Amino acid sequence: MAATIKDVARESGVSVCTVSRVLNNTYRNKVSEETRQRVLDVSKKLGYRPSLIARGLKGKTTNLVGLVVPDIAASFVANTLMGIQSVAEDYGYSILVYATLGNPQKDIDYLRILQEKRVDGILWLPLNQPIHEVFEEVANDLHVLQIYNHLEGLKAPALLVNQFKGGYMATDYLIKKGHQRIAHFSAANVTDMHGVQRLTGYKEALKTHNINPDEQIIIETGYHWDGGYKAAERLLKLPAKKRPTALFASTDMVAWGAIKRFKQAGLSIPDDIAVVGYDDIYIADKIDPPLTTISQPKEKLGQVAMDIMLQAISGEPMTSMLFDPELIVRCSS
Amino acid sequence: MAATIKDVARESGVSVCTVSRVLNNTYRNKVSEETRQRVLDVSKKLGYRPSLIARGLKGKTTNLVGLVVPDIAASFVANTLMGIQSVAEDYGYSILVYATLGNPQKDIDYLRILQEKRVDGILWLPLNQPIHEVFEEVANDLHVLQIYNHLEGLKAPALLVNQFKGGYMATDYLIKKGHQRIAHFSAANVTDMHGVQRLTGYKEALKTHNINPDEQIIIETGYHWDGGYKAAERLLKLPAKKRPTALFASTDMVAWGAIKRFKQAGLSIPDDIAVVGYDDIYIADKIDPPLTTISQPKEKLGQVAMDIMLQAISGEPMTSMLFDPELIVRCSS
DNA sequence: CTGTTAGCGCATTCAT
DNA sequence: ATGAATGCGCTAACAG
Repeated sequence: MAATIKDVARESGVSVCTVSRVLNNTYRNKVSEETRQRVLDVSKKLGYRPSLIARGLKGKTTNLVGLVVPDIAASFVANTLMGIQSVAEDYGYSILVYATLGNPQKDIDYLRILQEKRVDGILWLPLNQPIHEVFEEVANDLHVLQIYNHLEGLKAPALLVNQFKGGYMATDYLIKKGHQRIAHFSAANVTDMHGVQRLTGYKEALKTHNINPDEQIIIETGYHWDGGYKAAERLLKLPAKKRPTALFASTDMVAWGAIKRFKQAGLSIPDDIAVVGYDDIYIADKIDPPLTTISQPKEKLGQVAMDIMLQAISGEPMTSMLFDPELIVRCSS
Repeated sequence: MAATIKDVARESGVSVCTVSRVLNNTYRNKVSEETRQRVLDVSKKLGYRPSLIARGLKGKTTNLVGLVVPDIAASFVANTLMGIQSVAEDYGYSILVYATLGNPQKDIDYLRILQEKRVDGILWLPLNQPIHEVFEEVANDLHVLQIYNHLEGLKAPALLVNQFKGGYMATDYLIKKGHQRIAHFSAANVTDMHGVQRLTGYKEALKTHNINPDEQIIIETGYHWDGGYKAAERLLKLPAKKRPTALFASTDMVAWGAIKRFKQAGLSIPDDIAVVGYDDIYIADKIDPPLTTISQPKEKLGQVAMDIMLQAISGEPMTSMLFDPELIVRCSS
């Protein structure tokens, strides 16, 4: 189908080798200008494109990096991917994307496939699931960098955002604003450790300021809007003196759901109850009131991840890294 | 680094060929059970993984499909990618993802690279930009399927969603609700034809019902929240009798911005002014009031796109297709 | 300045 | 039932 280097060689009456030299500019000026031009012309005429896969077979690297994540449509993942892409591009690298939908079997499958594809490295957003053996095998073969999460007991580098600190910052900020009763809507399920880390940060901040956490206003809500809405309802049923004056939600969506419910109950935000979210989703500033939240360096993390991967590929060791989240103060607090 | 088929062969004292047979189950039962087991064991012990790139070089297909889009973080793109991924996976295909950020030069670069990677096909979301020559060359070499948009004059199949119809449906719905003065916030820029098609649908619906479009309430706003907010302000300055009773916005975000401004002016939605958006972004039902909007089959389109691509790869011709959008009625209208 | 040769990892005739 | 030989497209020593 596609023209090969042989076709070009035959058509221009030179050897395959000369064609390769011309096209790759190896041994510059070691090919006569005349031959050079002829090869170039024929190559263009035939629409010749070198096969990167043949090159990959020959050489040591495929210029491919795999990305394995639970869900591409999760906005922070998409943003991270954009970051990865932007630096990958500069170095002639391409990204192979896989979504596991939280199914650990797929993590295994994809890691395997990527290995077979001979990618130069894998960026992996693991959930807290038992696939250590496979991982070890794969990581033994190529560079694997964990992002956002890391599996306990895996001696593999990870690029993380300090979720504990995020939880701490949000809570500490509210306390310093004068709040003493601060509720927390958590998403502390077992497969994603972020929620429990944020929760831990929350408790630590309370402790630092000598406030006893009250389990009555720490509610498991999951990640979604509805969870926040319903949990807010529970808060509203509390006797007045038990009611919190502030809320730290584990997710912007949860915060939003809660805000909605609070407003329906006639409460005003932030006067009656202050709210801080987490994630800085792209519509956080459009919520009414604009949401104070914790922001993670999404694109940045993607860029750095790819940078580190590139370095690893060129032989340097990979380093783990811990990013700090950032408090974005808006009007909801 | 990684073990090759040779290593396995040597280690298990058989020929490369036999290993290949065992691992691929070719000529079933033509290999003695004993040899078979030995090969399998050694293979596992060495952690052998066949190189798909060698296989790709040998064979005719690489099991790779490229995806070129302006922006992965755009939510409808991410959803489409999920659809693509889900079927690709079932057929052992992998997706190479590229974002052009609207830069036509990158469309060219990526198309080229993908060609060199010898992908089996490309799913391409083109903007309305002049890269026809390159496209023709690439498409001559492998399957290219346009999605969401199609370039004028390109004899290449496309999977589209009927934007005209979406605009028509939204407007027609509002008219049937009794509205006579319906504003439109458009995003009719030249690189993305969706906006103009929606606008055209809007005008056509008006015409069908014998309503003259009033350019005064057709405002170019772009895609973003701010555009809607500001345009709403212009509407509010209109003398009362000139003011529209309904708005069809080219984007949910624009609709949301407008709603915000209307509410600030003390108007109630939908009583004072009904609003219909476009896209059905995932938070459309969380807006206050929940937004009536036009929904596109995002994941579905991705799935079908990949299906068609797979068919094309297996030799059948590709067919264009036009999906219908759907009106989702919520409370804002 | 240019061509010959070999080899990357694998699947596939064709022999044995 | 198994092995030797070949070729996929390309690059890189090595010759000439």
